[in-house]
Amino acid sequence: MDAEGFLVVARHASSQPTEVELQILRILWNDGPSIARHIHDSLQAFKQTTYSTTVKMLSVMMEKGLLKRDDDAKPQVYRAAVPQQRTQKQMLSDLIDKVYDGSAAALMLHALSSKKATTEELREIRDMLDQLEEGA
Amino acid sequence: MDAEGFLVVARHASSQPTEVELQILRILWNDGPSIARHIHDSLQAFKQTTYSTTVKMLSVMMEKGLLKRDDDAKPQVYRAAVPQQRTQKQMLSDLIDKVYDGSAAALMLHALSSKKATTEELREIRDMLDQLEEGA
DNA sequence: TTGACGTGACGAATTCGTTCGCTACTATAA
DNA sequence: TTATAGTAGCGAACGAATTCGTCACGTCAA
Repeated sequence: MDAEGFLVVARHASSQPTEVELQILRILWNDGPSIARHIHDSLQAFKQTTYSTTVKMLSVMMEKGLLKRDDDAKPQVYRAAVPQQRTQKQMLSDLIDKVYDGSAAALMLHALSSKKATTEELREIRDMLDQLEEGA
Repeated sequence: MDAEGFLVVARHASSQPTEVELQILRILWNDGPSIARHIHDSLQAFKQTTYSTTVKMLSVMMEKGLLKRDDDAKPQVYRAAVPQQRTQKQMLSDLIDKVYDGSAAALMLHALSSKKATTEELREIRDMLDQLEEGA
């Protein structure tokens, strides 16, 4: 599993979505299936590129299998072909291997020490911990 | 801080270390300051490239400020110019923003549900949680 | 039908990361 | 000194991601 993980990264083939591809996926995950115009407009919050560029990226993502398209709809409708959770876990797993030498615990300690977790969220995490230790 | 963060990403300038750069940094973090030959040999575990390629990447990383070099030593000695923890946290923070919409808690839940954490590590995390909640 | 506009397909150009060939410098052995 | 091997510098080339200009195809209104 580790070996294969490295191969994927090394070959740079059909691997993780790139920066902008991820932005587009996030738009589709949040807003649901959308037409090119909507995707482009939403993207403007992060990148100032032309509509043409956005459409090109959509077609590239189609080739990569990251998106599906409904051609029957008048303005074609794009939707994510990959589920959000699976993509997130995949990218997280990559980071753990590449940056934290495979230690999820080391990553979590850093994540905990970041300013971003609220008290509310800390409780969620504690609940999750409890469930895990019960199971084990 | 957020605004600047986006700029860095958008400009693609002096941002995160790339795939191979990270491998090289890991070698230096683990083994300490090293000569080009050692770095190259260690790199062979992951990539089969020529010595020339390795040296080129070292020079690129020098330009980016990722490495320092001791020119007095006979075979020059390279060392990481960026601390491991800071780099890890930076890349983690990026992932949280890009993939988890800024929610460290969401990332934690995924990391927890991954098979990688041992009972031992779970205790560490719980301790960390305790300390955090005391502080707050 | 004709014109204007929204949509999207295609290919060229650019940038960045990566790779390597070739050259130069240094030190050591013969 | 001369040959040999290890080390580093430089520039070109290649591929992937990104960008945009341009063309083609619809639809809708006059």
